[in-house]
Amino acid sequence: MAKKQQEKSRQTMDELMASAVELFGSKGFTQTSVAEITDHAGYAKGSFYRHWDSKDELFLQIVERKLRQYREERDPKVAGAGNLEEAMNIIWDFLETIINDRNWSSIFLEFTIHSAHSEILKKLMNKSIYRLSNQIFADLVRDHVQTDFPPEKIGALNTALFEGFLIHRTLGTQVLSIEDVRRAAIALALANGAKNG
Amino acid sequence: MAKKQQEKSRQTMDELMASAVELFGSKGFTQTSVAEITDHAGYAKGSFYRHWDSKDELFLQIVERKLRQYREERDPKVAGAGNLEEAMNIIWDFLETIINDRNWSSIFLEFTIHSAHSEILKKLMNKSIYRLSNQIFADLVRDHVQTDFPPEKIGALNTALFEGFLIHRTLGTQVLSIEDVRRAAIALALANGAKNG
DNA sequence: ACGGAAAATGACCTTCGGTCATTTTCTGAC
DNA sequence: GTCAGAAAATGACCGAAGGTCATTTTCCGT
Repeated sequence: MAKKQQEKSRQTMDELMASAVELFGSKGFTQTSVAEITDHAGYAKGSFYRHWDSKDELFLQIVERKLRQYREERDPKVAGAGNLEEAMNIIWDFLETIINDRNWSSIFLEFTIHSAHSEILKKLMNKSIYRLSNQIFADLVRDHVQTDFPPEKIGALNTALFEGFLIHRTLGTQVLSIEDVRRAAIALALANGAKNG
Repeated sequence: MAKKQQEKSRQTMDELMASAVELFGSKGFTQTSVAEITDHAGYAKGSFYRHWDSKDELFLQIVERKLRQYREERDPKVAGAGNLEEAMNIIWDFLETIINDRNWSSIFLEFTIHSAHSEILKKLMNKSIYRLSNQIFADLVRDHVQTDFPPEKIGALNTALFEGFLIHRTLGTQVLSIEDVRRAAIALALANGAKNG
């Protein structure tokens, strides 16, 4: 069998990925070089490019994996929500866990803006596996929307407010707390999506 | 007099700045190299660094100038607002003009995230001359807030929603129109800052 | 034990922001 | 007009970055 070689390759990828997760998590995407990732894992720089075509590609893979983990925890909880307000609160519990996961929220943000430089990356980043996407949120709140306001827009406004808050947070602006934003986001969702809103 | 040399230096700066404004406006901050800026203006690369210490510094100067221009148009109009809703509408007229000014809003956004990598830049970017700042908006709406909700937070939530929208726009997400966001931002401000909100 | 394939290596390429010794241009005194 | 010193402009150079690739090392089936 050639299984053992595949195994080896797979393990190398895992090691490089773990190294990258650690370095990205502490220094961010741009500030972490490919050479650092490989050095830290005990490989030569060239080895990186046997497994990924670019630093971007590795990052996308990490994002995909992280978001999948997040969602596996989140979705069952949201499914139990009885109304829009409950659904929104559960979504924001989830957003808070992301914010508390080292500084990954800032790194997501950094990469999101970085991806604006490439049409290919932009398209990829609009896919829900790579984003805290409005589409995802739309699906989560859809059942609880009582007006004809599009659930997609409720999701998108929520994401916008959240990501705008990330910018404030990244810059170290102290004016808003996450509770402020949560309250605002929920108020906004209810105003648009609840009866008597 | 040594006036003529100062004049020359000033003109060189103007030419380099005009070149930079054009290139940043069409390609963004990161994608525009210093060499391109100088080449396009007919100078050598080294000349750039006689006038600015870094590409960042030039960009800050451009931002400062642009924001000053915007504000000169905006502030007199907002001063005439009779209530919170009118003030918010005038603010959003202004935000729309920024959005319609080539792709500068995206470039502001890009540089904002870029500045997260430097403590010095972060501090600078929290100054209102470099930001579509919450402080500024707070001052603009302060007189019209009828509740004890802090005007700073009204301003910050507005900025967050706006900048979150910029991210959507930069990625090419089509879900939200600027009218959607304007309506949401005004609804949010009124909910927090108007009586019976 | 051997040969082919897969994995790993690191020197090398280009690009970029930034530096600096050198050259060119300007100005004011004589 | 000339000349010296100052200011402006130059471009070769540096180090770090992402990415490439010919070469070497390791692995595996025969």
